[in-house]
Amino acid sequence: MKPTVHDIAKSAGGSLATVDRVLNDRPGVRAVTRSKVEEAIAALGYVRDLAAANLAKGRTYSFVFILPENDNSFMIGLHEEVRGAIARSSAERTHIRIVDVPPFDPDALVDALEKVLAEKPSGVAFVAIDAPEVRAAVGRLKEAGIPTVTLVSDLPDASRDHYAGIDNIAAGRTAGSLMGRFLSGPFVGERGATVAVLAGSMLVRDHRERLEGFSSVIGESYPNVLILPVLEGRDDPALAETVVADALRRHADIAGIYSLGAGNRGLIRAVQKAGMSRRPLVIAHELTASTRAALAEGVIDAVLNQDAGHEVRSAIRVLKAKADGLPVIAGQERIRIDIFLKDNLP
Amino acid sequence: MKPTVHDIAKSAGGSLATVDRVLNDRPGVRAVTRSKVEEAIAALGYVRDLAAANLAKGRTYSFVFILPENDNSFMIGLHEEVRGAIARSSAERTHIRIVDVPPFDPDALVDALEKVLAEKPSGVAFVAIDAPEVRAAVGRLKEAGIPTVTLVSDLPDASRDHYAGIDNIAAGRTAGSLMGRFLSGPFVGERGATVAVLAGSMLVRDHRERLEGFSSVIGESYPNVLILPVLEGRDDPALAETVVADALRRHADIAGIYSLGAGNRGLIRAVQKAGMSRRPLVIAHELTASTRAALAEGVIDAVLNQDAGHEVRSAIRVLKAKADGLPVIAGQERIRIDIFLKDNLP
DNA sequence: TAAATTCTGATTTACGTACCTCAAAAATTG
DNA sequence: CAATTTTTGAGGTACGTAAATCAGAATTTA
Repeated sequence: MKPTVHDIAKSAGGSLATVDRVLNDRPGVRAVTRSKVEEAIAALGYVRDLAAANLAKGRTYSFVFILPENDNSFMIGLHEEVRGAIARSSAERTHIRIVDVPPFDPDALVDALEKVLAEKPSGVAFVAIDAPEVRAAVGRLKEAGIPTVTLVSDLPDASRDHYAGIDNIAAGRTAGSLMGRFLSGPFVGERGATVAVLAGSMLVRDHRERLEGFSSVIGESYPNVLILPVLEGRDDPALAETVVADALRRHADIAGIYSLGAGNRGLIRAVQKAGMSRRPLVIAHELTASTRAALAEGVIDAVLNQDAGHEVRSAIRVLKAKADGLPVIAGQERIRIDIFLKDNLP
Repeated sequence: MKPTVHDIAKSAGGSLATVDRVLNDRPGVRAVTRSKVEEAIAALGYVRDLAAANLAKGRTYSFVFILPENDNSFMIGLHEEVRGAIARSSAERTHIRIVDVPPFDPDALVDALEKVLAEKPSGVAFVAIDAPEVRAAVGRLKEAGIPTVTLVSDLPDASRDHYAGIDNIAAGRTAGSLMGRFLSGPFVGERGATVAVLAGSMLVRDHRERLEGFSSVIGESYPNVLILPVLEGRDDPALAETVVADALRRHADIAGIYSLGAGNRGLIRAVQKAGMSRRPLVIAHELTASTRAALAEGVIDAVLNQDAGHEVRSAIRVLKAKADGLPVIAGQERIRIDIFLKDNLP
């Protein structure tokens, strides 16, 4: 049988109250007694029953998710996953709230973080924007003892406790590697191939990192592939369509497109409308209804995906662990880069 | 505040005892009273506090993992992951036990299942062997009301409650697709390319399914890629080295190798020793120390992987849910096929 | 209508921990 | 040594649910 507080009390020859004082770090225990109790704890292999402890404490977790109100499928999906978690959370004495903020707006994010800080929740998850003022706001949350988790886009070297998202440099490198290998042969000849990159905004770190990874692999391993200046579509389908269509018009020789942000609906439309003799090789991020259809049709060749559901559940697990001061299982919280080809669509 | 049993009792104008009878499906409640209580439950949005309920019940979960005592890296890793889960389980009123069985031995597996059945655990996870007697044993577990989960290798159409493993047909298709695309250009010319497949044994279901997926994609989309007769390495590094070396000697034109089983150490050695002018494209399964090193060196081009840790944790989550009669979050329990290139190694 | 049966309510104990109070014991101080 | 402070023990209540008992009420049956 699992040992209980009563068992350690008996084993240590002390009383329940003393054991409780030791366990919960309350004052009024001599060092000798304390160590005697601690020995008994170690000897019996006692582990506090968290469920019972939380019940006794009447503990409830209150988490806030700050999400950009973006109009792309990925962010909509992310919202949905958080809502799903909210629906399930009632059974787990956990209350989760969503706070919407305008996308790509550091000041709005800081505002939201400040307001959330005032409520003193048990934890905060947010899609980071890489800006000094955001960093400062996160620092204030840390000072207040509120665990923070960045979601999808990170804020490294800041005081955030965890990042629930993919390694974007690795994602970019993977895209570069696939692009280089897929292009080799059919496109890259003596004079090389030209590749366009469509991003949302160079303000967010995930997009910068993907570009960095992509460029470095191309530079290292595929020197005769030329990367055109980055197109910014602000993760907006309409704008993405415009800039891609424009690029395709100006560069008839584009052999590949790497879409490292969102707004792929527009990219797909632009590629379809261009009606090129030889369709460019397209690698995009995030498996959505439109990218999935495009993959099946052959308009997109590969999709790199991050599972929003996993990210949300991981963020909640980590926030809960941090709130309880428990360690996280690193392997469980690593968010993987899914690679989808038309043959392994789930 | 979250409503409790007391609140529904008050709201329904009944007593706590009656509410308890309704909630736990105990007899002695008239239909009228029952529905009154159920209305109150719905109206207040009551959800039973599982932690408190389990505490009151003194419920402990006892799970058994039946694992083959195989000495390949993947199975060793699987063992380790279960041991890790055991180490963590003390905090979660869960007791997990490992039962080792000889590999590829249906009778031994059936024996183990029978012995486990006698103990009446709360759930059983096992690496299935596709045989009628195993199917029958699983049926007896189901009759006894013990939830079962197949791990890594499935037993389809049986009475198992869940499969915690990858879709092996999709894995084979993915390998085929990567092989086809990577080969296009540098290798596949007018006269096509030749590809070898190394399996453990065609008697194992996973291997059969992977081959099936691989062959069908090649057949559908890459008609000028020729697949040589399957080489059987029995998941043994030494034998794998022999058969691969032999194949490379006899077919100088081998442009690609798909290793869909274990024993990759031998495959790697054979490829390295062959010293071909143009190294074949190699796609293998399971990220281990040796495949990781080969990937980094460029001896292997892609590795398809299943995360043993995820499989184990998923199996435990599902067993727990089944034991409590709760639904599982499908998205969370889908085991993904990881694709690793040298650029996205974790 | 009386008797038997089925419901229902009130109350209690338990699960393992947290947290509180009060008194007694031990250690420290003057 | 007495007075003071610190430490310890004993006991209780609470968290939300499960499970049990028992008496009384309502219903059904004879």
